[in-house]
Amino acid sequence: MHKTLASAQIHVAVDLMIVTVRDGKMAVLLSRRPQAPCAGCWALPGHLLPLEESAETAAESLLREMLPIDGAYREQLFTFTDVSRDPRGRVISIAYLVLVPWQRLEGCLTREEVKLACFTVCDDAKQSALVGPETILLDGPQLAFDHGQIIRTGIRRLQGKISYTDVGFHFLQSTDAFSLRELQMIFEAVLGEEMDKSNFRRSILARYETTGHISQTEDIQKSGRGRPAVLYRYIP
Amino acid sequence: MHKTLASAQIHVAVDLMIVTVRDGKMAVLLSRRPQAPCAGCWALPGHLLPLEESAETAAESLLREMLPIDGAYREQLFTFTDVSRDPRGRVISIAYLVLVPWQRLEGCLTREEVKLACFTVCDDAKQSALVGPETILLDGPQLAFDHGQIIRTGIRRLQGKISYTDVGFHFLQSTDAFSLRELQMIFEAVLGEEMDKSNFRRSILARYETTGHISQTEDIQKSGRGRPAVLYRYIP
DNA sequence: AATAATTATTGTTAATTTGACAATAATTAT
DNA sequence: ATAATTATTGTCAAATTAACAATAATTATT
Repeated sequence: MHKTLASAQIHVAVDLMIVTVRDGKMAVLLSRRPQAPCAGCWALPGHLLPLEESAETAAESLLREMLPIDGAYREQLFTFTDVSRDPRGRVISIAYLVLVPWQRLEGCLTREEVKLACFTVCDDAKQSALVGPETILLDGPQLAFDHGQIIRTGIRRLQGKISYTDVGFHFLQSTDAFSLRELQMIFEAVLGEEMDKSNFRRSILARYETTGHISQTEDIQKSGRGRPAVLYRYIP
Repeated sequence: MHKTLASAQIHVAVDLMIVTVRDGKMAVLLSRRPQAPCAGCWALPGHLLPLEESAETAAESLLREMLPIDGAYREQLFTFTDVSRDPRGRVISIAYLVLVPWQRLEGCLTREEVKLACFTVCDDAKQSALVGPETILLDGPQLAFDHGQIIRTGIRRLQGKISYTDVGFHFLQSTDAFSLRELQMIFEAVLGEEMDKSNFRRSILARYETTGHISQTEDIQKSGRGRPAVLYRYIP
């Protein structure tokens, strides 16, 4: 057992699963652990819950400390409490799901390159895996603690919620100017399946435009081949 | 600050929201707190998480210790971590949702009458309230700690899941012999709205009978006026 | 015994939603 | 100019939903 933790009490950690959509795939932010336990393994960012902070604010400040990002969508994911999930002693983890547009995350990663790496989540025949510079199985030994289980839980949560909530919108680079194609690529990345363009447009507009949560802007998309797309604005 | 808790650490509690459906209404199991803090208030059953148990098994053994009920459906609800949720010090609560058929709960309550009371959840113009011998508002001072918030979270969880999962079946007196009307009354109690008999039957059978999760039994309902109902069996 | 009342079950029909595709429009690349 | 590309609109049958109506099997009442 590790020396830095008192052994006769339960320690509470807050871990973040920071998710983005890059290149048509979900991606999770991980950092390589420099020391034992699990030295060299990839881990979700986290730290012990301060005595005078709620998990909610602790997650918020941990996020701010890691990335200069404000107002990212965040929700409590699950609390992991297996007795032997941490070899140092009894540590439970309150995991939070954080959604960040790739374009905002991208800039941050180059600055702390050494500690951060970003991997793509694939849905490889029900066996989710992380690939990047290396390939890492979610239930393999290269992920620290039970972080593979946390990630799987987060993926399921996102997949379950994207069709009937607005979580997908939080991956948009700008909620003030996005194309329906951009939103569709987010849905496809999260669900891991292609969707019909026409039907997707219809269901999104039926759900959000008629209720006033989405409206067309004057602008159209500049770059790219083909007919330029109308840009929309999302109003929560 | 209370003396029984060390002040320089975070304590972890496991609380149970034991829900049933009685008389067409949801009901939550509460016990009156005998001592401070919140003496005399109604509270969800709970205790501190033992060092050597996961929250999952702690919830299970706490349940068994309170009620002689085996195999009740249970899921982690949410972890409540507000800094000042407990006046004794820093206590976070991992709340679990437990679903029990009223007929099984009924017998247990008489035996520990002093400590347990069962209240009905009403949906009174968006202001949920508990009524029974007394009337208690969910956000009033008669509920201990943040237990009103926990209950509200549990109600929302149930309402959100009942239409697309099988949680409703766990309120059935017997999953081996139930009528569709009995199941419908559970749905109506959880959702707080009446449903069309014919359409309810159709949607349930379409979802569960065609997939083999529900099948007709040879039996029919004995008691009651009117045409006796066919009894079904639920196979998870 | 006959009739009413009650509850379960089945049936009907229009409206809406969904799924799969085709057609058209506006742009860039050749 | 023409092809290729992408966005947008349109179509149409199938499936689902919502709101009711009708029938069936039982108990309660006269």
